[in-house]
This record gives sequence, structure tokens and C-alpha cells, in this order.
Amino acid sequence: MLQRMSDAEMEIMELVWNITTPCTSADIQKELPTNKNWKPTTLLTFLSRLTEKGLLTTEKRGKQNLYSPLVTREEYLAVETRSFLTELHGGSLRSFIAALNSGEKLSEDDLNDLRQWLESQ
Amino acid sequence: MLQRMSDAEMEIMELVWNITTPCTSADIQKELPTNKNWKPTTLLTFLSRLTEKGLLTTEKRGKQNLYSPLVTREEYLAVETRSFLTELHGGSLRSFIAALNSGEKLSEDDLNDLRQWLESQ
DNA sequence: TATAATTACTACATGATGTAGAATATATTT
DNA sequence: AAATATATTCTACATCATGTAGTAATTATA
Repeated sequence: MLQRMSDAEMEIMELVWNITTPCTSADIQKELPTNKNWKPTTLLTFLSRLTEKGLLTTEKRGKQNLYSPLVTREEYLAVETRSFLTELHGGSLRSFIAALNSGEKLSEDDLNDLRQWLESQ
Repeated sequence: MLQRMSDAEMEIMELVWNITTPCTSADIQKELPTNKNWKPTTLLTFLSRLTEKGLLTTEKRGKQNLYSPLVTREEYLAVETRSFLTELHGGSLRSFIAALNSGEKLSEDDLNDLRQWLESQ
């Protein structure tokens, strides 16, 4: 059952999901936003942990590692979202929506989105 | 801005939200499910941390503390829910629903719930 | 073969969490 | 009032996740 990732790990995964894979550590490094001053070894640590967690696979090409995602972004979001709903809202979509709508009400746009989506079901 | 609680803290708060407050540590202890073998001081630790985090207030009655919630369950759920939506779905309700609906589709009951709720808006 | 590049291994400080004993304060009983 | 019981506060600590990166080992290249 899909292990959860930390914030830093998630940032990496978002990059991996967005680029052509398999990709190297260097490929990812290139994509890092400039404000992320991660040393190469730091990035490698994250990549190792993502691999341990079963979110990436690696194959060796010479001295390099080639990384590919084992889980799609959609799958990950689905699992996290369901587990959030279960844990905080006892699995109730109603409860979730009610929480969203309390205090700051949902925008008309959100409501329309929802209506539209519902019709398409 | 509302501090997040740990699992154990949340269990305590759920009890507090459900009983008449202000209440004492003993009142809460009584409500603990039998599988929770928390020592009295353990419970007190959680209560202190909840107080530090701004989720409970205490007033003294003799040697006892009386605890009352400073935040309602609804408020807490609302904040956590919004922050989840923001962090994992970039604030998009659509994205959230799509994630829920991927893989295991939403049940007809959920859909009806949603339709009904939408109409009431 | 020496050098450069890349990764694997090891390390470590920080903070959250669950857990609870010891010390202290307060009330109650004798 | 002194002794005892009770509740709280303080202190402690092991464990784990996380961000961070140096050092050692491996492999390719000049």
C-alpha cells in the first residue's frame, strides 16, 4: 500500500512526472527551481528514498541511474485523497463538502464546476 | 493559524467535543475506549499539548483543571480540509473529485448526496 | 592509469510523537 | 495540624521522519 512521500520527495516526483522518463539525476537537477539549492547528493538521497518507498524504479546505465515512476500522479493523488477522506471525514463526501463550504463559502465557480462534473457522470 | 494535532491528540479532542464541557481529565479518562491504556499522566501530556497548541483552554478549580475546546470540530475540519485541498490539489475542487472518482468510482449514493447538496445551495 | 563523474553509504541535527516517572501543589482525612 | 490521597506540572526519553550533505566506492573517460 503506497507509501506517503515527504514534501521534498513530492517536489521531486512532480518533476519526474513532468519530464521524459527514464531520466537521470542530472535531468532532474536541471529542472529544479533556482531557489532549491540542493546539493547533488541531497537529490540522490531523495531519489533513493523514493525508490525504497516504491515510487520510483532504477536501472543502471553505466555509472548512472535511470529513474522511472512506478506510480502515476493520478494514482498517488487518488490514494492520498481517499485516505484523507477516510481519516478525517469517516469516508463521507458530504462531510468533506460541508467542511469546504463552512466559513468561507465555495465560490460560484466551484459550484458550477461541480454541477458540470456531476452532469457528465 | 490553527495548529495541527497528532493522531492521539485528535482522539482526545473527539472525546472532548462529545462530552459536556468544561470537563476534567478524569471525565475524559472515563470516555477512553478500553483498548487505550493510557496512564493518567499520558493523558495529561496530551491535554497540555492541546492547550499549548491553542485547541483547549483550562481554568483551575482547586487542584483540578477544567478543559474546554477553543476550536469546534467543524472549524478544525474546515481548516484541515481546505489546507489539504490547497496542498495536494492546488485548491481545485475538480481535481479533488476527479481523484476520488478515479479507479474505484464514486458510489451512486455519494453522487446522489452530492446532487442533493448542490441543489440545496 | 590517472582523473573525473556518479552513486552508495554513512551521518547527523531537528522536531514530532507516544509514553510515563518524579516532583510539586492542593485537597481531604484523621 | 499532620498525614495521606489526588491531580498537575515538569522532565525525560526512545523512536521515527525529514532535510541536509560529506565521504567512500564505483565506473567511465582522457
